[in-house]
This record gives sequence, C-alpha cells and structure tokens, in this order.
Amino acid sequence: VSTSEEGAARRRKSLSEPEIVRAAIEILDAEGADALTFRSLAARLSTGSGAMYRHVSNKDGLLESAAAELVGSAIAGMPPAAADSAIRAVMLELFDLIHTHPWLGAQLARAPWQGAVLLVFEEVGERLTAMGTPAGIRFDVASALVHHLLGAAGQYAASARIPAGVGRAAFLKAVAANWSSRAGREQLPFVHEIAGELADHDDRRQFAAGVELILAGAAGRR
Amino acid sequence: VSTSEEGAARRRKSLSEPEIVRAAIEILDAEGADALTFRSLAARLSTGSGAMYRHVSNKDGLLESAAAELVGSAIAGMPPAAADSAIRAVMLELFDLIHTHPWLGAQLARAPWQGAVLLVFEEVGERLTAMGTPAGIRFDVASALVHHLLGAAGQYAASARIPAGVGRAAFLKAVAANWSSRAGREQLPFVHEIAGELADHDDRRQFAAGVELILAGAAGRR
DNA sequence: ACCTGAACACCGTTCAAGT
DNA sequence: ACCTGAACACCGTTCAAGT
Repeated sequence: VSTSEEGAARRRKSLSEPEIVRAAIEILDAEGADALTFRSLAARLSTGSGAMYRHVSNKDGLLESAAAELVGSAIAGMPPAAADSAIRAVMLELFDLIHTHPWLGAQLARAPWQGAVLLVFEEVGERLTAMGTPAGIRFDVASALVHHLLGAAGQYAASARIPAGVGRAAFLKAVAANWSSRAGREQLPFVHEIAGELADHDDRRQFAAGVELILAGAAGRR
Repeated sequence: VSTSEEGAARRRKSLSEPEIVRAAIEILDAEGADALTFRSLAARLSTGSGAMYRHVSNKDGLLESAAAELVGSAIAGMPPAAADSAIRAVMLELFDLIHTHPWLGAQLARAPWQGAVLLVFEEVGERLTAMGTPAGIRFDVASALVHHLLGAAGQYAASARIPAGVGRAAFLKAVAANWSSRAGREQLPFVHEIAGELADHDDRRQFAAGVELILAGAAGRR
C-alpha cells in the first residue's frame, strides 16, 4: 500500500521541548490531568516513554511549562497597561483562560511560584503601578489579587470534578451534612444558605466582585 | 524476656477511623505529604496495608479527614462571633494553623469544597453576619476572604518546598529569569522588585493586609 | 467481623542497548 | 546525539485467605 507505515512507531523528526509541551496541553485539555502520563505522551508522539527526559526535566517541569505557555500567550494578547480598567480586564481574561482549561486552575494553585504565576504577578503589578497604586501597598494589593485568582481557580477546578448529574448545591449540602456533626455542630447555616444560592450562581460575576472589593479597599488607602 | 513481643506486627485492639486519622496527621506533620502512604501508615499502626480501607474510603478521604480534624478543632477553640475584630482573629488563627502544618495548605487548596473548607466558610460567614455585612454581598465577601486564605496557604506550602539554603529572593529571581525570555520579555521588573522586598518580608503581615483590603472594600459598600 | 499481605494495575524515572 | 523500551522502585487499591 502507498500509505506505507501509517501509525508506525518511528520518529520522523527529532523531538523538541515546544512539541512535547504542545502535545501535553492537548492531552490535558482533551482528557484531563490524570490522563497525562509519560506513556500516553510517548504514544501520542510516537516515541519511547523515556525520550522526553532529554527535553523536559520531569513531570512537574512539564506541567509548569504547559501552564506558562498558556498564561504567557493569554497575557501577550492583552493591550498594554493604561486605563484604570486594565487590571479588571487582565483578571477576567485569566479567569476565562482557567475556565477553558480546568486543569490549569489546579496547576496554578499547586505551585504558586512557578513561571506562570510570576507572569501573572508581573502583569498585575505593572497595571497597579500604571493606575497609581502607591508603592507602599502595591505588593500587598497584587498578592491579594493573585490569591483571589488562585483561590477561585482551585475552586473552579474542584467544581469541574463534581460528578455530572449531581448539582453543586446538592453536593455542597451533602458534604456539609457529612462534616457538621464532626465539628460538634448541628448544622452549618451559612453553608446551607450558600448552597441555596448556588443554583443560579455566576462564578465569573462573583470573581469580579472579589476583584472590586480588593480594588476598592486599595483605593481607600491611596 | 518480660517485654515479650515488643514491636511485633500484631494488633492489640481493633482499628478505628479517628486512630487512623491521628496517625496520618502525625506522619504528615513529621515527614510531609509525600511520606504518607498506606504502607507507611500500616507500619505505624502495626497492621496490613489494606486494613485501613475498612475505615476510610480512600487516600483522598483520609487527607480530607485529616484536614477537617485540624480545622475543626482550631475553630472550636475560637470565641463565638461577636465583636468586629472577630473575623480578623479567625483568619489569622487559620493562617497560623497552616503555618504549623504546611501540608494543610496544599490540601486545602487542592479540594476547596472538602469539609475543612466548608467549616472555614461557615465560620467566616457567621462572623460577617454578626458584624453587619449586608446579605447581598455576604457570599461575595466570604468567598474573597476564603480565596485569599487558600491562595496564601498554597503560597506558603510552596515556600516550604524551596530547598533550604536557597533564599526565597534568589529562588524567585532564578525562576523569573528562566521564564521572562519565554514570555517574549527582557525582564519582569515588578517580580524583580518583589524579589528584592522578599528578604525582610512578613507573610503574616501581608496576609493580614489582604484581609483588611477586602474588609475595607466591603465596608465601603455597606 | 476484621485483619493480613500478596497481587494487580498502574505510575515516574533511569539507563543499557540500539541507530 | 538521540531514541527505544525494558526494568526499577515505587504507588493506591483489591481481595482471597486466614483468625
């Protein structure tokens, strides 16, 4: 046949780090974090399971590279620091990026001093500077904003893991019932209230509200 | 000898869930998250590696129980919701708890809807109610505070993993240098500035500052 | 009823052997 | 120089066999 060795396990070209990272992102996006193994990656790249170690240090490094790749290009697409609203645009852009790549939320929260998170810090910090946040509180404000993003990211990643069919409200109530007794309490009234609101809840709006709280607090101290 | 079967691998009493959770916390505190395996746990409890499955559902469940145990008793020790400053006391108490048990930071960030985090939500929410935060923004404020805690927790857990001897400032600068080029940038000036401040940096103070920003933002909307 | 520990089905990572 | 894939040293989890 003319299609010769279709799918045969032989490299046509030498591997490269960007090629490996790209393949990793594809697996992560399509099948989730658990599906990324050096064996699945090797299969997709038609190579041996140990071949990638020439180009990436280890699995942690690979995940950090994948995260930085996505965050880096999302940030590159943003207009330069200028108007007062720029910080909000950056925060929402990153929130949306995590929404599109749920594994990214878990990854950012796991290692807050990886490259991807530093890129976020840089972007946030520069825009705070541009909008006149005093140097004395700039690091505090940036860190509150980044923590808010990482916290929301983790929460979103966790939501994505709730078995389909079970509503988030029902899930929360079940967990709450399970744990309230151990806390030596009859009930968790506030959590119950939250669970009720969760049905028609907009994560993105709540995230934006948190950003506004922090910015308002910062403005009060200007 | 009279000390008979010292250290012999035989159960003296039947296992229980609290006993298992307690042993898990001891391993986590003493040797870190990686050291907790069902085999190390079995060795410490002088039993078989599969025995714990009668009492805990799996490893995730065990970690969630361990986290909830610590958070639950920390919260039980707090005075009831009352004064305006109570919310600050709770947040700092939890920050300190994570400082004492670094693995807890990673665990809370990993699964934000586990029992331990719901207990935090409850405590924060009740105190916001007590201090008069309007119902309309209460959930938003609580979630911003919890995100701040989880974000800080993750960051602290990551700091603890930086190889001893390497300062945090040097570590951050190295990571930044490594990634700035890939972001298509010469440098990351804000991150560089941060790294400089990091030498005499007080995490606890910065965390408290973030809490104040959020509360100030909330007060402005009262 | 509960514990025991071998066995199973995976991992990440290494490294001799190939090309 | 780089790839290949068996091998190593682990995991979490299951389950027949014991008591």
